[in-house]
Amino acid sequence: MFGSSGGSGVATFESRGSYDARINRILEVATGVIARVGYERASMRVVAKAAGTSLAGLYHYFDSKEKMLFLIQFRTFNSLLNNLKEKLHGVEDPVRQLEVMVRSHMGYFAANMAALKVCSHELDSLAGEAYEQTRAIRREYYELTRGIVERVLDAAATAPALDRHVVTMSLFGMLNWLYRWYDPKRGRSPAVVADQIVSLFLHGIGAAAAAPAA
Amino acid sequence: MFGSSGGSGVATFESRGSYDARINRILEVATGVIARVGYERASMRVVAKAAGTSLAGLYHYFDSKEKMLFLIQFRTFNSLLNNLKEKLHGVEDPVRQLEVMVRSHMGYFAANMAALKVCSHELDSLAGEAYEQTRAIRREYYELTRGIVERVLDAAATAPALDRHVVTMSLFGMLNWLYRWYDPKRGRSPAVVADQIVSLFLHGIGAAAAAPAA
DNA sequence: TGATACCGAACGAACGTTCGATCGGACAAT
DNA sequence: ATTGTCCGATCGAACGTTCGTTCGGTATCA
Repeated sequence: MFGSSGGSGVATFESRGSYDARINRILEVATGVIARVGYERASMRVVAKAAGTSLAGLYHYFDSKEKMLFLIQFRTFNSLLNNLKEKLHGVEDPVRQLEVMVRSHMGYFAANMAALKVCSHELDSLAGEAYEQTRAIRREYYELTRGIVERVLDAAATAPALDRHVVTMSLFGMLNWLYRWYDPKRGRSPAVVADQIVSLFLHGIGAAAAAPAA
Repeated sequence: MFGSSGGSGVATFESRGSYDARINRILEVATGVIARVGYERASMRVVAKAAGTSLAGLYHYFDSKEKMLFLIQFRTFNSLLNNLKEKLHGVEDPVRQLEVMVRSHMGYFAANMAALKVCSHELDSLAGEAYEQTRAIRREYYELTRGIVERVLDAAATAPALDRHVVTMSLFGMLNWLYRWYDPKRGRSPAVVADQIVSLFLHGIGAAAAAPAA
């Protein structure tokens, strides 16, 4: 689906051969532009200029602007998911799994802020087949996380019956909103923020239980 | 800043006179269109058609498309903020204030989903003066909420030192992400979801404390 | 008589996309 | 070693569409 380098033989996913190196570079630049001004405002002319290509030259690598966005999102979600699966390997305790999930997500976010912003903010900019395909990966990421949340929830003597979907989505809300306010260069390090989110999610703000008012 | 109805005398903020009634209706329709397809894709022609006006007729009410978006956001943030201030009146206990804040936000969200979606998703579509003005109201809403969070935090014997900004933004993350997944017609009622978010924020998922792995 | 509400038609700009041509290296035939 | 041929990579220029906005005009009503 991805490869087909120039030259003779096999081409790995990574930038082997000049074709893959070039398309990776263009996607990287395009990701930055889209993250900065949004998908609709990111014209192909601006992307071309930023990537050091001509306008028509872009269409040698993508059928259309939408396919370009699709590639960005698909690759990013794929990396995110595989990254999580890998780090989850061998971790059994549900609470530990949750820690791994949040830290992994946060780490990927800090290292690829533009890409994750595009993935969080530009979800509905795809349609049809492209939309369905990214949706499928997102779903997988969601199910994986939800499983962890459920196991933590089951192991805990949680007083109020929390809706698992609400809880999982609240966790994603905290994580997916990061791109709106978090700046790794200002404020705390990604690792610290990740730990704080884990702590908040597990134990809350730590308030005394509230009884109904008189 | 808003009023200036036709006719002779005063005009309240609400739809007194046919001018205010008309502009309110148009803004309402425009909000729906923008929420559905996004600001950039929402052409003035489509908004005009949906509002039962001609394209040129829209410009009798707005200087530009951007001003239209500004009005939508400014009014919505204003209502949201005033609504919260009002409901907070007379409530002293920090934990109670937090409950009021989340329930108030959730209630407003459920009653005005399109408007809040536009406010959450289209934050960067404004520029210059219009952007600064909406930013100022958002800041006020943030400060109000952060004050509550800090008071709850101070009153609690919270084990890990939580960063107040991180915690407040995580709360906003949960709330502002709602438009991505929550459907009042499916799943639990707004009141129940609000209570679950409050519970999650105050006490977390309710897990046993995790010690460092061996 | 004049202001308000509204409209059809057009303008200029920007957009995504396409087309035809050129350049340069790989490779088989001479 | 030279030639001829092909193909991937790249480009300038253009096409058709859609966009936000403007302009001149027409009803309506105080």
